[in-house]
Amino acid sequence: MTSPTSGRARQAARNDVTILAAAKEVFLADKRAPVAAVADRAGVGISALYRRYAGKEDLLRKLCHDGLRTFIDQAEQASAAADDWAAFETFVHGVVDADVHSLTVHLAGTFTPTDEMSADAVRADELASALFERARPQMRPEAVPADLTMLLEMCAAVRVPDPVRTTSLRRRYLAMLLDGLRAGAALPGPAPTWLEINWRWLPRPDDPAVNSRE
Amino acid sequence: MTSPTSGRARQAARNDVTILAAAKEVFLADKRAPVAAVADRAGVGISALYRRYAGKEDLLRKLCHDGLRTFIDQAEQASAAADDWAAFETFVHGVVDADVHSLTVHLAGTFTPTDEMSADAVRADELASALFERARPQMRPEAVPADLTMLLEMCAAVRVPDPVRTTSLRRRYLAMLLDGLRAGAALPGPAPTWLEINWRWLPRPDDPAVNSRE
DNA sequence: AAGGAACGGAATGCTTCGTTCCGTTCGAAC
DNA sequence: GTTCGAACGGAACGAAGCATTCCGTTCCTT
Repeated sequence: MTSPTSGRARQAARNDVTILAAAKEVFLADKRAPVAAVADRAGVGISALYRRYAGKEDLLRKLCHDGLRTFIDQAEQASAAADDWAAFETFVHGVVDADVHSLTVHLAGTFTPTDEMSADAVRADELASALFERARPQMRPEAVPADLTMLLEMCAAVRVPDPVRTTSLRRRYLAMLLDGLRAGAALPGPAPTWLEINWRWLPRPDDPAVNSRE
Repeated sequence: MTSPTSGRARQAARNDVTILAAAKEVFLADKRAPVAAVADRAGVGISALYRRYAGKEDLLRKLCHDGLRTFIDQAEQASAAADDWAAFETFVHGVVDADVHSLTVHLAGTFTPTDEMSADAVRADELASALFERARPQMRPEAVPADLTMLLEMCAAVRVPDPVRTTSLRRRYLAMLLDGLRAGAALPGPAPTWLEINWRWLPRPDDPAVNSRE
C-alpha cells in the first residue's frame, strides 16, 4: 500500500512525477504554455492532470514552491562548505544548473502565493543573503545581495534549444559574471532596491504597460 | 506639403512617430501584446494604426528593422573611435541603452523577415564582429564574437518597472560583464555556435516543446 | 459649402485555452 | 470469472482574447 511495486497504483505514482517533470519542462520553455501542452509532454490525458491539481494555477504554484524548496536546499548544502567563496560559488552553480530561478521568478505573478510559500521565500532570501555576505569580502565593494538575484536572472536569460548546451553556456557566462563580481572599477549607478528585485511578486496594480505579461 | 507645420497633415505626421514609439514601448515590455495596447498607449484609435500598417506583422517587422538600423548606426559611429576597447565599449553601451537587442532578438520569429532585413542583419553582424575583434586582445583568450550576442541578451534580461532604473541597472551589470569579459580564469565549456546564437531566426520546425513561444 | 483624408471605436469572426464530462480500461478483491 | 471503481483518454463546451474590418464622425482644405 505504501509502496506498490506494480499495477495501477504504481503507474499512478509514476505519473505523479512524470507530470511534474513535464510541467517543469513546458513552463520553463514558455510560462504561458497551455495546460494541454503539459499533458502531451507527459504522454497522459488531460484528466490525469486535473485529477491531481485543482487547476492550472494550482500546478504553477506547486511547481514554483518546489523550485523554492530546491533553492533552499542548495543554499543549505552549500552553507556547509568551509571556504566562503567556495560556498557561494557552489550555491550559485547549483541554482543555475537546476534552472530554479526561472521557476521561482519567471513564474511569479501567475498565481497567488500561499502563506507557506511566502515564508519559504523569506527563508530563501535569508540563506542566500548569508551566503552572499560570507563571500562579500572577496567582491567589489559596491556589491549587494540584491545583485545576486539579478545575476541569476541574467543567467536564466541564456537559453538555446538544446537543454544540455543551455546549461553549459550558462556556466560559461556565470563564470564571466562571477569574475566581474569580484574585481574591477567602480560600478555605475545605485544598486537595485528590494522593491526593484521583488516587483513581480507584488499585487498587480493594473498597469498593463509596465507589467510584462510574458 | 513636405513639411506641414499645422493642421491635419501635421497631426498625422506626429502620429506616425507617436505610434511607432508606443509600439516600441509596448512590444518591448511584452512581445505578445495585443495591437490594441499599442493604440491605447499612443492615445489613438485602432484605425490610425491600421491606416499605416497592413497588419500586426507589418508593424513588428518595421519595428525590428528600425532596431537593426539603430544597431548598425551605433556600430558605425563607435567604429570611429581610435582606441579599440573604447570603440567596443561605446558600441555596447549604445546598444544596451537603446534597448535594441530586445527589438531585434526578442521579436525574432514573430514575423517573416524581408530580404533587406536579412542583408542588414549580415551587415550588423559584420560590424559588431569587427568591433569585437579590435577589442579582443584585451579580453580573455576564449572570448568569441558570438559571446557578444549573449552578453546583450543577458543585459536585456535586466528589467524593472521603471525604464530609467532599468537603463541604470543594465549599465551596472554591463560593467560587471565587461570586467568579466576581460580577465579571469579559463571559461568552462565550448563557446556558443552560430546556430545557437541565431536559432530564433530559423524557420520554425514545429517543435512546440523547444521553441519558446514567449 | 463640399469633399475627403484621418480617425475613433464598436462589431465581427476566429482562435486559443481552461475546465468539464462521459465512456473506457484494467488491476484488485472475492 | 465477475464485479467494482480508481485512473484515464480525449472530445466537447464555453469563456476570453485578439486581429481585423466597418461605419459614422471630425475637421482641415479648397
